[in-house]
Amino acid sequence: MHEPLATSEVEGVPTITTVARLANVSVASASRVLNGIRTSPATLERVTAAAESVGYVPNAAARSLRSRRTGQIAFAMPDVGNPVYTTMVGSIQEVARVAGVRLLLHSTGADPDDELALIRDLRHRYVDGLILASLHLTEAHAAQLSVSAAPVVVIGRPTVGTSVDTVRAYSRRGAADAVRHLHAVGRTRIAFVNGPTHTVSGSSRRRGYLDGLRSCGLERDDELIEVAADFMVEPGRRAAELLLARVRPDAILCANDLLAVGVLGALRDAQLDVPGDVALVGMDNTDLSGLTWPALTTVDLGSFERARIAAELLLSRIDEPGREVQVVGVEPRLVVRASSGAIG
Amino acid sequence: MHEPLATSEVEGVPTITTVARLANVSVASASRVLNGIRTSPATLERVTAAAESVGYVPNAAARSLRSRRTGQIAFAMPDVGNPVYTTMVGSIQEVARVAGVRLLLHSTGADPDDELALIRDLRHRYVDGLILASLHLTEAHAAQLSVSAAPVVVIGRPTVGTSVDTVRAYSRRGAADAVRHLHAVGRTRIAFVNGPTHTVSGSSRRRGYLDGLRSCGLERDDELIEVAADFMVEPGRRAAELLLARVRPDAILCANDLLAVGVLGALRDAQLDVPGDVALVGMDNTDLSGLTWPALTTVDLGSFERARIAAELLLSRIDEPGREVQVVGVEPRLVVRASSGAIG
DNA sequence: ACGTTCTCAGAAAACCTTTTCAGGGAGAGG
DNA sequence: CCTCTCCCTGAAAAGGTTTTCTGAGAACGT
Repeated sequence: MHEPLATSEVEGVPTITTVARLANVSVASASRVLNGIRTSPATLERVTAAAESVGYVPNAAARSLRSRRTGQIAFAMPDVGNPVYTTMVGSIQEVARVAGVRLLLHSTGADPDDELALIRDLRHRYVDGLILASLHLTEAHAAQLSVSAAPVVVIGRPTVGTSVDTVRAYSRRGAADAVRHLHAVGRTRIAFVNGPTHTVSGSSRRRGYLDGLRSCGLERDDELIEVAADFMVEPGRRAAELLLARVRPDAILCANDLLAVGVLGALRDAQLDVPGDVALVGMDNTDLSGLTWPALTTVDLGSFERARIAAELLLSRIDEPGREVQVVGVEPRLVVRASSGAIG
Repeated sequence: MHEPLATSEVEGVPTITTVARLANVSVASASRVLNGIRTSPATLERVTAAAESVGYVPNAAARSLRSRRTGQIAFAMPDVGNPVYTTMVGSIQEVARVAGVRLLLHSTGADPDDELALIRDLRHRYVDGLILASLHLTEAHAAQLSVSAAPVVVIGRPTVGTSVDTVRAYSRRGAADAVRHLHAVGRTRIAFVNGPTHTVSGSSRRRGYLDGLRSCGLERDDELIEVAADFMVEPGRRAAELLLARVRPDAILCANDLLAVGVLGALRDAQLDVPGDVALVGMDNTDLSGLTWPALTTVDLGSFERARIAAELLLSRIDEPGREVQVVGVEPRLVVRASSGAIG
């Protein structure tokens, strides 16, 4: 009653076996043709035609099981909402795209345990490599990284001791440059709104700020420093309110564009003109900085560039696991817009 | 000279076989324990211990090859840089995270061919499903979707005919609401800065604008409509310049927050006060809208919510491929801030 | 005590490719 | 004519897991 169907009819998703049978060759030959390995014109023709006719598509899982390559990389960042990381995602995406590699996203919430778990999870081999943008690399990270199952490229401060490809910004230098710029346009009471100081960015930008003061011959005044609860807009606004309740600076450097946007709001509320009364400088040169009014002078720390380099480093290491470890830095660049009072 | 090492020494990455041997059970039993399938306490104990001791981690490729599940979903969007999609990424990420599913990202550049290729690529089975945020679904999409190899959930206008889970916004209604709001606060010459009209958003927001005029008893005046080259800041600025060279509206509705930011810049350049001279309303309630000055009144089209629902729909369909197709809509919500002159 | 049901474990197949290995045939060189 | 090379092909193994199927033993009911 229920005759078994001929195989050609029952065929569901075509596999390489289907193609091989149809082309009257072995699966080995089929595989070779499909992977562009030299074969005789005759079989090439036959296999191509067969594959075309059944609409064959290789199965990703089987392929990576055998070839030990997934064709995927991952990017782990603290916060999807932060425009800096969004920029990086775009940049990495672009590199991945031209390399024919897919991109996975992880958002760690800047939780070190989460980051560690991520590195450990590489042992599942679900990606060929990982780009890790971390705010704070611990000893545990270093330990875990040194035994990681797949290549990792870190975006952040290079860790001493461990040998892992790293791409860094010179945010300390960038912050110092910003202070010098403010001094050059005539400001002398230069305040600093920082983010949490236990982060890499927080501590190095703080040092840069102090460097800058020193190199301008300005006295350090801790009253002029305020630390926000986070590198975000609202904390920036609150920090500025506290700062203004205490002192009257003629310039404010912010550790980050988001903080700067918050500070800008607070200044407006306090009826202070930017840049007339207070000059303002942010950091990161995110998309936001061109959109505020007045447009924000900011230090471009090369997020886009850094991410691009990180992606390229990762791909190159995947190709050549043995190549020597690289640490590359991207130079900061001051982008002068209206908010620092140097224009118009 | 070169004795073969005992297997326990040569062992590289431990596989399930390693664990099974160590626990003195079959790989089948090991697999069962590892997947939480009921077994005797004795073997459970032994396998768990063995796995622990060698630090066993299952191989993702092998697992998905056999189980036909990748534990991955993908999100395809027109543009990583657009804050609307960034919001969606965050939202989907969150759902994926709690479901223990990994998230892949595709950026299509709003290119229909790219989107089609993406749907076709599902046949590689590298993900269990796809969320597609598309600006413009064509016939070809419908055709491709109906034969797609994995579940797809569309964020956008529901397509007639095809049966695919869809989550939509009521942007037409949202735009109309915005017009009524502007009329309610006393504006009568209400202009409209739109994005490209061949997109779903463009055409429906335009209709909503016209609906709004009609329901307020305002006459339609095509001089008051300007179409920007893209849903972005600069095109918005240019559109506003053209508009202002021609007419003098007392309110402007923008099809999008990015456009609104651009328009805001143009208004400032033209020395027009917002909201005093011109009231301004955007759409999407992106993070930007709270940051401008004055803060932007905008229509929240529920991007976060829509993406969340899309992700949940996708996961539920993956679990239960047979369940009936759902089309769900999210209600728009007017978020009144300073720019429309209804506050203060 | 015997048959029935139930629980659990192991062997083996299946998932779909890539890659190694060996062999066959053809061409070249002696 | 023989041997050596070279090119191409096919068979089969390997990659690591899940799942089905079968069987053994225990528990249970009559």
